[in-house]
Amino acid sequence: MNAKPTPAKKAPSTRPDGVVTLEQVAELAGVSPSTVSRILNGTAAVSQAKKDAVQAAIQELGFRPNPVARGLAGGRTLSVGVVTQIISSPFYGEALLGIERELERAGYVPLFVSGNWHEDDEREAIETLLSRRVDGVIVLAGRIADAELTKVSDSLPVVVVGRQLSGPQLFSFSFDNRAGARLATQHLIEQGHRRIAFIAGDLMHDDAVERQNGYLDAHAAAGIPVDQNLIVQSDYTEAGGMLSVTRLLERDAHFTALFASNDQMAIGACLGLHRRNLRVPDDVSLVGFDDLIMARYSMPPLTTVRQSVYEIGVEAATAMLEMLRGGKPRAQLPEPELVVRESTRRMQR
Amino acid sequence: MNAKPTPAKKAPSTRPDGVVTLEQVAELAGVSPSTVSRILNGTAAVSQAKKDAVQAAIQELGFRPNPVARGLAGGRTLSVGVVTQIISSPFYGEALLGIERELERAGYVPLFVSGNWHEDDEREAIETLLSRRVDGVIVLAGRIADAELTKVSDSLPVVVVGRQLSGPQLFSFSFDNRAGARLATQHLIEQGHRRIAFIAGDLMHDDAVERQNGYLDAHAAAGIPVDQNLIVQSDYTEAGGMLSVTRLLERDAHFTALFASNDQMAIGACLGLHRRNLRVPDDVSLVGFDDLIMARYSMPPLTTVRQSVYEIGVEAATAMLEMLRGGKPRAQLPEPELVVRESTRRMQR
DNA sequence: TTGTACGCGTTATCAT
DNA sequence: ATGATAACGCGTACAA
Repeated sequence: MNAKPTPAKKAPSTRPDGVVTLEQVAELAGVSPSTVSRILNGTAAVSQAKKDAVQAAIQELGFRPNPVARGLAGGRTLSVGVVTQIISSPFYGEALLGIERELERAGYVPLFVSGNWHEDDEREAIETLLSRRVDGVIVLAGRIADAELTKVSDSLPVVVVGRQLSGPQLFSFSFDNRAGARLATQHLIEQGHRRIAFIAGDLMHDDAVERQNGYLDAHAAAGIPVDQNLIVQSDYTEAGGMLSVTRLLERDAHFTALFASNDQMAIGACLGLHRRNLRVPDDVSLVGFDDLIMARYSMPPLTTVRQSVYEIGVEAATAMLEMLRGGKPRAQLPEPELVVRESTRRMQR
Repeated sequence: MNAKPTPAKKAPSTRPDGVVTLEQVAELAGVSPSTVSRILNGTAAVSQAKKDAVQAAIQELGFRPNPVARGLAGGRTLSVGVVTQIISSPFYGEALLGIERELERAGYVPLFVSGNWHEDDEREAIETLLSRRVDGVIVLAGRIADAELTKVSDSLPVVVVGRQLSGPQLFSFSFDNRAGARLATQHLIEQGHRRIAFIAGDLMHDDAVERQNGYLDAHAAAGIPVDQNLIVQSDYTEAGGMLSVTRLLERDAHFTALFASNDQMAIGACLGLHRRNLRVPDDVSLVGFDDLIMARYSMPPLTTVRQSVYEIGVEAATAMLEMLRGGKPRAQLPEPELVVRESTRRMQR
């Protein structure tokens, strides 16, 4: 596909295909290729005269450096891998957007691969990224063992969102899920609710555990005993939320409020309640978590805990760029915040 | 970053870093690098004995070919670029998932870049992809001129979703938006509705135009005149749908049904109606388009036109793979289908 | 400050 | 069928 039929010795002045190489730029500018490279990368000081000549040549030829060649030669691909769980999820979607936007500003490109909530897939995803020689890896939650991530960080900067890990090339940060869940639960308690059902996420994940802890915290602080019958575990999906309502009702666990630990489950739960002729918020107050766009447009608009997923994506990317630059990243995440909409109301008696 | 301090002449038996190269595999298997390459790519016939030896060596060393080097040498990167509009959109999210899954099966990796509904961004996105030497480009809708896409297809296979284009290396297919919209409108007409409002998408895009045409078609077929006052143009977002309701109401355009040309706008419209104390479906029947997951969980569950966005993604990827293989792709898209849920009802009088 | 020469890991061409 | 060898486009240690 390459290697032209006629192995011309030396004459890259113009090529049959439209590809413009650094070498051509050098030739046109009357300098050596290395000089062009230096100017491109700011690797060393170059006289202004040559700088101008090269810039002019680049313009004239419309030269664009080839990242593939750069990757081979320099060991950098200007790409960072992102391990997400399901690219189609509204939650991850927003995070990915933040990552993409932020990376772009620095000339980096994200490589998204899905872990599908499956440890093996995740491992495979990371393998793919490594073999693609990404310059760094951002991991969003996930099932893979901490130790494995740490090991990956031996050879690459790694940013992990939603865990507590650290190392020379490993940076992680979490949203304060516990505080957020506490906020949500407190709100319901303040509204007079005493029997508050809780739909947990997959407790394999820290954030799900933390949200549950926040729920428990608030009860403890208010001196309200927790009825285990009011807690069901689910999977952060709409279908899961809906199913959870059924399970709760089958248990005959009476409740006047429901805290679903993410918006998707809350939406699903809302439909589930509706099917049983329970109205939100008249019969049951409902709170979600995440403040996805859907929360604003659900019926009724959902009270939820605001966590700017987009912002989290931006922060992750920023941290990665900082590590790539050789610096120490720090994450500045906004505090959790309760957004009161119309799915909750003071308990009627 | 590379070029070791000691430019050892020839001894790649083991390297300081964990990187395993094709050369090492060759050495261990007692064959030449070319032979290993041939086995990897099936480029030429190789004796079974050597095949086995090489496979064994690959296993033992845990060798993974370097796509970057492959890209430089072979001109293929085993990656295909995908121009999407907003990666975070629930609509595009599903399509991307389909693309990813399908490409993965063939060892390809998608490179997602956002066009942000902006012609310049889109052009830039394509530039990025080209410079990254992707093997092909999939374009989802978008603003960029047909001519530009055609030009891109001179050097690369291109698959375009949502337009009618063709060329030697250019393949496009569309969902039958017009038929789908006709279906939706017919449904409302059959329910006795005569004043059906319509929220169009951005008419810069074919699919939006087609959906509007379907709406008009159905009216024509039923001999119902169309009141231009019942049509507003919007932007496929929830916020846009909500705003459209306001505009419709301000016009004093009385209507008993509303067809929003995508689910997101329908959801927004639903909230907008609610704000004005109009109930769905009691006061206004509502139909969406796309059948995103949110349609199933909205309140009330939304009647909509099913178009499997995931499936579209899969089809696009399949077509791309076929072109990459040198074949002629064909798209087999399912017919539009109306999914009747609970947001529509026979008009009461 | 600048140029030369080599290497990055693989594929493809040309002999054998 | 198999092995040398030369690219692919760029970065960089080294020499100048």
